[in-house]
Amino acid sequence: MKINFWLLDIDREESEGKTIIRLWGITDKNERIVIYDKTFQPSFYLLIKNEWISTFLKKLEEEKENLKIKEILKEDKKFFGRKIEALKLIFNSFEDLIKCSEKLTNRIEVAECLENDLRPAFKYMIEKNVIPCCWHEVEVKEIDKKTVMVDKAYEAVSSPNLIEKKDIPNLKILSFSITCYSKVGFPNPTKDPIILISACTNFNDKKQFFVFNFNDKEVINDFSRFINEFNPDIIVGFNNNNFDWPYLIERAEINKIDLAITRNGVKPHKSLYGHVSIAGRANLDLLDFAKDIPEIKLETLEELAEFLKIEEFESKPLISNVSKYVETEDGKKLLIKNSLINAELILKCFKMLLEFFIQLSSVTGLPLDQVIAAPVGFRVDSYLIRQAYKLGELIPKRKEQPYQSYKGGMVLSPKPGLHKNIAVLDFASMYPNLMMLYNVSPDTLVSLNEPLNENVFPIPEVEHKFRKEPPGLYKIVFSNLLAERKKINAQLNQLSPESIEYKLLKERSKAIKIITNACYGYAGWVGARWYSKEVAESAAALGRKAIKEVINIASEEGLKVIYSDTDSVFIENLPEKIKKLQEKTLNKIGVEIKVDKIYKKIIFTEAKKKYAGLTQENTIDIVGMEAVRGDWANIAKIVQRKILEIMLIEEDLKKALDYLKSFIKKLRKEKFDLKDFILWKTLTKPVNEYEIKAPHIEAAKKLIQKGWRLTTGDKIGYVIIKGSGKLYEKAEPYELVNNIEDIDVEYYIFHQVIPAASRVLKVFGLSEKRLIDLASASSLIDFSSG
DNA sequence: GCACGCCCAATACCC
DNA sequence: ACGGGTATTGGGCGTGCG
Repeated sequence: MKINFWLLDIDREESEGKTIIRLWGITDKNERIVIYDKTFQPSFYLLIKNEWISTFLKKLEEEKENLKIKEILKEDKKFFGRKIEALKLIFNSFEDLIKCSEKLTNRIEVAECLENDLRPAFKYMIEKNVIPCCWHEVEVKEIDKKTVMVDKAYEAVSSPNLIEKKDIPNLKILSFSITCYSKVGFPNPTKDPIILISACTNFNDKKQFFVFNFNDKEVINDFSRFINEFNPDIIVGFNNNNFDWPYLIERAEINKIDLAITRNGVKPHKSLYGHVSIAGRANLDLLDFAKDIPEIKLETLEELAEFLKIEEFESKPLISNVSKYVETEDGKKLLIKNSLINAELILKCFKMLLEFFIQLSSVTGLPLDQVIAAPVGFRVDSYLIRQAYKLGELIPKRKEQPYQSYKGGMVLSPKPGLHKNIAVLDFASMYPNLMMLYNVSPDTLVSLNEPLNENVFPIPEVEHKFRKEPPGLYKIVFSNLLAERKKINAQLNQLSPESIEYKLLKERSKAIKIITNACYGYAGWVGARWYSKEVAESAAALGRKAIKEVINIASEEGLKVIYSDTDSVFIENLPEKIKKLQEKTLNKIGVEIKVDKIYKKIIFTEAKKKYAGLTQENTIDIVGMEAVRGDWANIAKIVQRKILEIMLIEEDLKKALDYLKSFIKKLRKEKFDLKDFILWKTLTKPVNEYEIKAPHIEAAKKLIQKGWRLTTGDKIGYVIIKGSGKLYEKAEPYELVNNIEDIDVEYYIFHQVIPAASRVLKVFGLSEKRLIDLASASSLIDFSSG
């Protein structure tokens, strides 16, 4: 029989010396299914050194049985664009493959083992062109599903075929959040129980499991039972990969509970990219997504909801100490309520992101749960592997290699001051376009000692050259990516923006853009399979040449350049001249430069990468300045924003100064909220590895002492409290501050508010020293009069 | 003894 | 665990001054 299914998850099992691929999906009849594909043959490639090439095959045939090789084939492949003959070794199981490749890797006849580093489920998808989050048709026969939590189980008769069906099945989604109890500090799963779990589903369930007698056995059991009853396709949480699941798993172990919530009836396990994998379902962590969004600074669920513009979500009070709340009935009620708000909010956020996640998965070819957890570099890796395979290329290995830096984009010093009517022009996808034009790719790179001729592109400034033909991997990949986006944009014009097709295509376009823009950085990343310093360096050099050319053309046209950064120029908004500049640029460079934005007014300081502009819609863009930085106190950001607003709209210096003065006065007099003073900094390594003393590190140490478990990537929120000595001695984690009176307001005035205000005001001739004098004087006046 | 300049580590941002 | 370019802060240290 034939069935159509949408691929949700894929993994493998080893059974009787054979690797069997398991495809977990949903059919067009809305059934949850698993398909076992026993037709997959694990394989890897051997490249033989030239001198052994004629004799090695025979030798290997003799050892075939011993090495558990099922079959040996000669194949014509390509490796970095060069035609090459490779031996394909085929096995029954992946285990056999690994053992054999380990034995052969160091043989003198062997130049290289390839593709033995690709995981079977992944290799299967590549070979069979099976794509996650897409529909496939497959010939199957039904088998006993045993205890597997699906509607039906099948064995594949032949391999699945991708079909042109674009919709998404009716997925069952479960969101959840756990609350743990600890008497002091951060909960520790070896001793502190889970007291509360909330779960919501897109079928309108709102379930809560709790006990306040600190025996969490029942809570975990009930939750686990509920998961299996509802049988979700997707489980989603916030920080569930690093908190909820590890905690649940450890508590389950301590309570001797079998946390059998995967579709094949075992417990979740840590997988690739450090995420928690739940076989047959997709376990997703919204924190992974939040970390990819630069606008999201603190990486909290609330911030994510705000970013997604989720309206009227109930805000909950800051609960820093659960133990206090369990003491009273009201406290318990509040905990229960908050927990549900969390689970609901997670579900709401997820519903807005589902289509994007699905497209990211199908574009990159990584399973849904993996793609969300995977760093950008591995998403690109996966995409390139698929494309390279289609071209008959062998997949290079990730190699340990030394890091080499190279020269990047060009940044011009801005002309400080307030400018009016300024246009911002930038190249559309500069690096991808230049790399396509000059066929910049690892497989087209010409070696240094080869002479320059008409068949190669020389790259300015750097010594590299690239063959004009045939198109290299990056050129092919970029052409495909740009072509597909173009096609999508055309399709979008034909669709109603309210339709699901529109939403899906829009999100696909976004996913493609992300991959396109990541490729240049990927090429310069030592961890990349297709790493090439020469490629990245050449792209950067071409970029510098292109933008320099634009600047030249601007001066030819008599357009004053105010500022430029990498692929953009800020110039006077003179439409006729700009049009000319665009034409000349396209002619000379071959890449289009577009008017991205027009500012009615724009303020530049002396510094690069910092400015604030008044848009035509009368909104204010702030770039790089303190007001958009996560590591400045709210009070400083508020003041800077307001002063920018006054100077951009009214250009009233006196008003700005008066505002500053009154704000400082208010700061000294009134009670502000603790959160307005918090300074946030990220730990970039474990606390004990820091060799220096710094405020956020000292604050982190205090938290650790109180039982917090802090790791790399955690955000430390601290405030500066009154006292003497070094700043780091006055840094206190905000969680440990009980009295707002302890805040050292004077520090904030002189080290936060004034510097932030001064950044703007000094452009208008007000020195920081004057502001400091002003604040000091007003302090004296207030002191003497009050 | 300390103000000052200088260098460095650390961090966050821009494109 | 995608790149380089850049600004900025606070710690630490040496220097020169009084």
